[in-house]
Amino acid sequence: MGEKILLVDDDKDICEILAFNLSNEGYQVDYAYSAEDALKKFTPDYSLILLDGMMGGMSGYKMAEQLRHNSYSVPIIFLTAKDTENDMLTGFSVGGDDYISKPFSIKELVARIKAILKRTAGVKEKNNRLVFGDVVVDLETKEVIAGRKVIAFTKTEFEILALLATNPAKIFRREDIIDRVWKDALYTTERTIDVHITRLRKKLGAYASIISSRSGYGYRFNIPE
Amino acid sequence: MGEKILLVDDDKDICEILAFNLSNEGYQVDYAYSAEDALKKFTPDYSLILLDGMMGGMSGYKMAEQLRHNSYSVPIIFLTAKDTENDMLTGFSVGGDDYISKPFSIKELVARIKAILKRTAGVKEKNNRLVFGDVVVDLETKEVIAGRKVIAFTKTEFEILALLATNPAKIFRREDIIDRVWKDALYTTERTIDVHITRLRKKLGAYASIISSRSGYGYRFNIPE
DNA sequence: GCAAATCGTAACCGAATTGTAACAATATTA
DNA sequence: TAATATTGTTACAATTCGGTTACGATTTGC
Repeated sequence: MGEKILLVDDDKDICEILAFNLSNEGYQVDYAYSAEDALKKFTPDYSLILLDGMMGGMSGYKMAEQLRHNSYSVPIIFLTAKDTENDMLTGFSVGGDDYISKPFSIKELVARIKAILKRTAGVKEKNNRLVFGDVVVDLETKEVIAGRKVIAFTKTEFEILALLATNPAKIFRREDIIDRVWKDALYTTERTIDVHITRLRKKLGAYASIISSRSGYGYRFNIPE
Repeated sequence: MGEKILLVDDDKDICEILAFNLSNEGYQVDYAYSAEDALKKFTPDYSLILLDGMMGGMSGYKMAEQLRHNSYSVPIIFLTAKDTENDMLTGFSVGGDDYISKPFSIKELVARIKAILKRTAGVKEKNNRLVFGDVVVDLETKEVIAGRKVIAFTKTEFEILALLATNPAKIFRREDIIDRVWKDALYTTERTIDVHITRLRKKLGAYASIISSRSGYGYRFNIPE
């Protein structure tokens, strides 16, 4: 259930070696041998892209530019044979997050991957998606995806979950939740929240524990792991 | 006024050169010549720390460890003269975000700083957190972390502890504690406080001594060390 | 307009939390 | 050191709190 990584390099040997090693680290790795192919394969649930800067056809830099242009903020680490300062600066200027020149050690690569994933876990993306491991709260489409499956929440349910998720770990008093979800209204019992939480948890199934209660205080959204 | 960067290096020349260049890039740069000094200067509103790994006195790695241990998540870029894989892995393993070996180009450094700040923008450190060495009292999540572990306090327990911790070393009479924790209430025996203190200490385990009593006066929160 | 989905509330139960009393241990004072 | 005051601990009963179910009201979609 590790995070998904998309590996893009026209050198098939490198793809296989990296795929093997990263799988051993617990990542779920898919790969593409060209930028064109990678763009087709890419979906927003990838946590990271390992990208060769120089490839036949569309370059990795071009591909990164395109992704950013489409407002995808998926982290990108450039892997490249060239080691000139200009190449590196190109990598960062098209929105790359890191730049490693070949040959590099697997250990270094893994360390850098971890460092970046640590930062991007649970961070709000440009396209209004809150990502917490297997649980994705999309504020735009008002959808929640938990373990690949879309969960059909009703409006109030979603509003409550979204409120909690935008401030993970913070404890919301029932009072606060009522104020912010029922903006207008005034006479809603605090018990009402409990009921909605129950319904949320039921629909969340195996992920129910992502919402926990603190006796005397209220409810909170737990950052997984 | 750009983001605040804390620069830590025992080489004064490097400090000045970097400070000059980063200021030109629009950052607000403060610097320290030792880890000890840096820990004193650090406040949660710094957006980034540039940290020399090897320094006289406490090492940069040790300092990073300490910050993370106190649950500060400020991004850290290690700058270091050594270029061995082990050093780099140490840097990442203590919670570093990037690792650059000297000599490096200012342009590369700036590119890496920007890449990291892009990721961490808007995830500013929460400031309603009281840190006392190994003991962290988080007023937002109502959690206490003592030596890496989260302690599950009940509401009244937490309220008492938080009250004491917001005025460390100050002695609170039982009467005061009752007034401020039981805002409304009226008939609570002073013995009740004792019982709650006992429960607090039991849960604090090895850190129980952080709360001490002054016979005849009341209780206080001790600043460790 | 009708049927289905959604919502809010009341009522219940079990579990967690809480306050108190009784007593033991420790500190303070003379 | 003895007498006294203060603090620590335990057990238990009262209370509060959270989860759940059921049900009527309201909204939504067709």
